[in-house]
Amino acid sequence: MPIDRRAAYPFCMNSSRLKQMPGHLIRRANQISSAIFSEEMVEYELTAVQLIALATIIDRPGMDATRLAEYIDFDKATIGGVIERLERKRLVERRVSQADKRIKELVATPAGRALVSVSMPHIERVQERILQPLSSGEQAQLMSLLKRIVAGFANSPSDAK
Amino acid sequence: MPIDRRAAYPFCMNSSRLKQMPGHLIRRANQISSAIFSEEMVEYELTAVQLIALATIIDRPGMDATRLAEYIDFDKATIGGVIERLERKRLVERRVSQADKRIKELVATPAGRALVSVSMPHIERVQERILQPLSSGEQAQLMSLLKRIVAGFANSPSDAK
DNA sequence: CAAAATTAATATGCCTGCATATCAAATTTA
DNA sequence: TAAATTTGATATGCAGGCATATTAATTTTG
Repeated sequence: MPIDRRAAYPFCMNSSRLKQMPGHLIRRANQISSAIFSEEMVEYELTAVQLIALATIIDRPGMDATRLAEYIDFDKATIGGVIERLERKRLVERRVSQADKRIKELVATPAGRALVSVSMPHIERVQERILQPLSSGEQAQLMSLLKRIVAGFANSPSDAK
Repeated sequence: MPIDRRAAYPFCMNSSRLKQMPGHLIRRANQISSAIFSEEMVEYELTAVQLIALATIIDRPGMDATRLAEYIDFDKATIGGVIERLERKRLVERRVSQADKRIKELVATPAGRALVSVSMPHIERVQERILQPLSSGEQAQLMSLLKRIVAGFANSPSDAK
């Protein structure tokens, strides 16, 4: 194996090295994962972000937007738009809480529940397709490593959300 | 270990399962990686995307926007804005090619080269920090698995770019 | 050579992501 | 209890991400 002289000189950078860095690879993996999601969900017109928000609202009816954002790791400022789009499609409703009038409780409509239910097989397929270049052992390994990275930064200042 | 009954019923979904899926974990990893990048680069006001574009332009002076986008896996429609912002900061220049007047050749300014040069140690640190929850062997493993995922979809229809 | 197809850049529209600010409602505390 | 602080929702502004369309320059092809 030829010696990579650049390794000895960390300040000598070039674009091929940048392309091999975790930041870029993670960005690419995300790009691929989103593309597969859209392909698989094209008939339902639901983004990955909208789906996980909707599924969580179904799971935990009455949750408010701030709790939802925390739970699925969304930015507080982003969640509003996501919910607004789900509401516009009549998949969720927002109801002002009588106990605390700052809070709007989120509930899914029957159409929202139906949509998540029929899209589930597709969601499973998205995940299979993302990992498909790897053997089943490697898939488990990747998942475990990613989980540890994500867990490692939970609640850290570097995890903006 | 208790049996996860949900595994036997793939259509029974809930939000905790979605949160464990590769799509979500990759999205989270990307979120963390971007946050660390901004932290590390806060004094330079350069995004990860701008940096890799700039570094590539330095590496391959005279490249045009379409080639650049392909090389660093950007969407063709996104690259324009990224270059525009680099140009506004006087880090790159666009010059109409005399050989083919459709093409604008990209070159970095001295300021652009200087900026990449001084930010390199930070870029190295970003990558270390992302992988920091893992042992050095696991870091290598993760990188290799991610590379294979990314390579597995290169030029595939599922890789929008 | 002229019409057709391709290509590079750019624009628009929608969605996500995040920092920052505002406002009203609730809670804390002085 | 009144003032200060916190909290939830929302708005604005900017960046990236992508589909789709347009325009001008170039290449292909009939």
